[in-house]
Amino acid sequence: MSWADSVSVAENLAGAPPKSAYVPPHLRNRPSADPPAQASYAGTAAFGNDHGGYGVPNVVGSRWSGQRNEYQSGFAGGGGRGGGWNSRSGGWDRGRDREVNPFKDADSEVVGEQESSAINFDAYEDIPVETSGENVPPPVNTFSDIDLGEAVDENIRRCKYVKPTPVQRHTIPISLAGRDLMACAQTGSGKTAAFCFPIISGIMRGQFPRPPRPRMAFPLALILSPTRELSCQIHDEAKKFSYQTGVKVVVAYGGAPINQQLRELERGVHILVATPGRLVDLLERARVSLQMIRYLALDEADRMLDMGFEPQIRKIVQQMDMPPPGVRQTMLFSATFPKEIQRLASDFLSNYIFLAVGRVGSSTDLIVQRVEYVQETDKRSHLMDLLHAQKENGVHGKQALTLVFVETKKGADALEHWLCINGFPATAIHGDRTQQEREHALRSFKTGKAPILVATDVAARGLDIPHVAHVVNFDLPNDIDDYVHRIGRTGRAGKTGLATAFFNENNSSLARSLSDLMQEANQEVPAWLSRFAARSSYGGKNRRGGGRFGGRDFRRDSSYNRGATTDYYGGGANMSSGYASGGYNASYGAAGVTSAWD
DNA sequence: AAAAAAG
Repeated sequence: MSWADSVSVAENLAGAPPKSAYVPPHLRNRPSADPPAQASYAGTAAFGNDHGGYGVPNVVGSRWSGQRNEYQSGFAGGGGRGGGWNSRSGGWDRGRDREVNPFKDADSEVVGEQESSAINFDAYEDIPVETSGENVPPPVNTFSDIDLGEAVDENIRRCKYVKPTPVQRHTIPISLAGRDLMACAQTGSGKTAAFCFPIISGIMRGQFPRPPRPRMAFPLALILSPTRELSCQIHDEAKKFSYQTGVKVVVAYGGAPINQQLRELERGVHILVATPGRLVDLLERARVSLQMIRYLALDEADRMLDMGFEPQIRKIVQQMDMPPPGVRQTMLFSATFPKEIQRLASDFLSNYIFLAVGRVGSSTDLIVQRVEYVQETDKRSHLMDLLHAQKENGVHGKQALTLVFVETKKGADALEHWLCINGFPATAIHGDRTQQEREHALRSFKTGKAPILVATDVAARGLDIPHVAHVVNFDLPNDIDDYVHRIGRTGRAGKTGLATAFFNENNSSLARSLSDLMQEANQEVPAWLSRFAARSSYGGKNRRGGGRFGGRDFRRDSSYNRGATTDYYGGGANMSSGYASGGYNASYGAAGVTSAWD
């Protein structure tokens, strides 16, 4: 029995309240006399007075704020639905009302040791971090430096998180201070926890008015992500972080029956994790209202704001009933953040802090990148060679998990089929497959049943698949940022990984940015690639500045911040880890607490 | 031009 299991058994024996006495969720597992803070809902007044433009804000505030009932207990007890411990079928119908313990890892048959979630912290030690913005709260060094509350602390222990990762060290204090944030940080570096912990803790501590309408869900926090699988993954993690806190997390995404999601929503939700399409659907059906949103997080924010998604995101964030920036707290995350996207994103933010955490692998070479010149017609046999070699080098002749990216959905189907008939157990994932097929593919890959996964860009971002040893860019993407996201599927949690790219004339537009990127990451750049790069060097569009980071604060650009050209760090930038901190100049008066790395 | 996201 694992440690987590024994904990859960002990809790089930000792920790659960007696079934006869109802205990509101936010009071469970707390010392009995713990009067909720008198904080009340200061934001409510501001809603109506300062931002009269949206919705029916004061209805919420004035009608409910005087009542003893707060939001959370209203959910579980008074709502009349989904009720407390005894509301259903005589009270011993567990499963429903008893919270499933998310720590008895359902995926424990995954290839490899129990260590799968452990993070190699040594790999993070010398990662550079850069912040800019006014009055940046200083980072913390340990979880005990931050007061997230006992229940969340307990979940941190259950997750076996020993110390915060760089992105957590910086993000958590910023978020607890109520500040908006734009953060460049690779997923797999603990980003989800970085925004979930403060949200959960904030919801537990705050007092919120009761939801005004029974059949409509009024989440307090919204987390948006660009793919269904990523939303699921965030949901699973958030469930762990909120275990036994009374904070309810619900996920909503397309391709799955909506009815079950509707039922979940009706039973109450504090944190809603969703993909944009399904959320818009729910909003149009008036089954979800955003008027009580206090926290908004966009994961893979640069994708969420690119051409395909932007209208939907604007609709959700700006054209429904969500409180405006300054009233809600907004946090944007991505491994890459192009300037144009930053400009768009700043519409959603208020006096935000920009945070850039250096790429994992930039200094420690966690991901070995190789580029090989392969003609279109030779790609398949070349891939075959790689897979054969890999199998022979592997332990017990087992195929290491290999993720193969292709450009098109058709191409994914074709390559999967070809690999299978040639004796390689492969599966494929892309947006034309049913959600069932997608989830099945991901599962057989994770468990090693099909150790080769052929994927389109649906799998490029955010997915945390432990033990991916090799990412093959069978077809290179056109955008270097997509390349960065793809290779980020390996070398995760501080482990090493290999990324191989097949390059030919069709990719010449990427030559320059690819060779620059590899150079920055101390990778060996083949001479022929440098020649390609030199030939097509006029392309400014695909070039990126910033070196070790996925982006830098566009507010520090002279074109944005005129007059600041002589003061490069005029935005109040702080460099840590000993990089170039000489330029630091607090032009915002109190701007900036130097964020010392160690 | 392709991919994702609603049904």
